Amino acid sequence: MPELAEAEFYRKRWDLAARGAVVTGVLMHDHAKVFRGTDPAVVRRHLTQARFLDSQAAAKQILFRFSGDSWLGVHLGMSGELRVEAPGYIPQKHDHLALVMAGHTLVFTDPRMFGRVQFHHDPTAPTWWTDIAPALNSPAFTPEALAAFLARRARAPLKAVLLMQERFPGIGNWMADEILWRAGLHPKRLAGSLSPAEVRTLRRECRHVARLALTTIAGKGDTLPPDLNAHIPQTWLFWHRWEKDGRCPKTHTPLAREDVGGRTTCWCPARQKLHP
DNA sequence: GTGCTTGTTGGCCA
DNA sequence: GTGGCCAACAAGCA
Repeated sequence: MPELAEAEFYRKRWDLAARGAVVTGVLMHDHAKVFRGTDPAVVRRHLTQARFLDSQAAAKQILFRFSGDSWLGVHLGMSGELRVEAPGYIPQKHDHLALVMAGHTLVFTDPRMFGRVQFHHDPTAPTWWTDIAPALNSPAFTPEALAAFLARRARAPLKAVLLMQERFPGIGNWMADEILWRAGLHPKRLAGSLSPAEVRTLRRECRHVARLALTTIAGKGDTLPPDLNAHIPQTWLFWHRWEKDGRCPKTHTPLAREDVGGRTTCWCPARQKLHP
């Protein structure tokens, strides 16, 4: 599942297993909704006999580059996963795309089909990739840019604002809650109500959580944890946010859970005050 | 059966 | 035109 760090985890899983390998067969569920806007026949034609050159992850998206100017984009949606199976693997009901290679079969699976596969055949990168907002840890995520964005969304709750991909690429429901929890900001605070010091805190925690999530979930260098959440410490809100009677790892007081910005939101009332 | 779920989009309304 | 809210999409799980 699919926020910033999970996209990187799955990118590495395919990349470490098969970068440099040649695709000998492409198996697709041609009519699956994940191919909306993409012609499966074109994907099949260009990827067959193409070599997997390299890959990148940005926001919640993954880009795989193949020889012959082919670009394969994957958005994992709500329930998408990338797996590595044996060469003779037979795709199952929810395995919408499988790239067969000599040593492995790379599988994209997604039961709910909120995910998406995109394809581009051209020497230059596709706009659906280049248009992704600059990363939270890039120089472009300046205090001024953040303040301006909060001002423009002044009437929206912080939680809803953090989910806006145009400024917070890769932040999803649990990362947004993790950021606000660390920053000590109530998810229902209106974006326009923050003091300059609170804006600085929010920016710091956005960058901190993004960086920490990447190394914790997707590993450093060429290492990859055995499971998605294998290395997430108990000190994160992550493990407690869905628990019945969950408690804050910092204060050990009961957590609150409520719909904010249309999503189930978890916070610690003891340290995230609506009226500070 | 009910009521959730790590996401995005288009339509409606102010 | 802009911003905010919400239903819809689909399948599985408790």
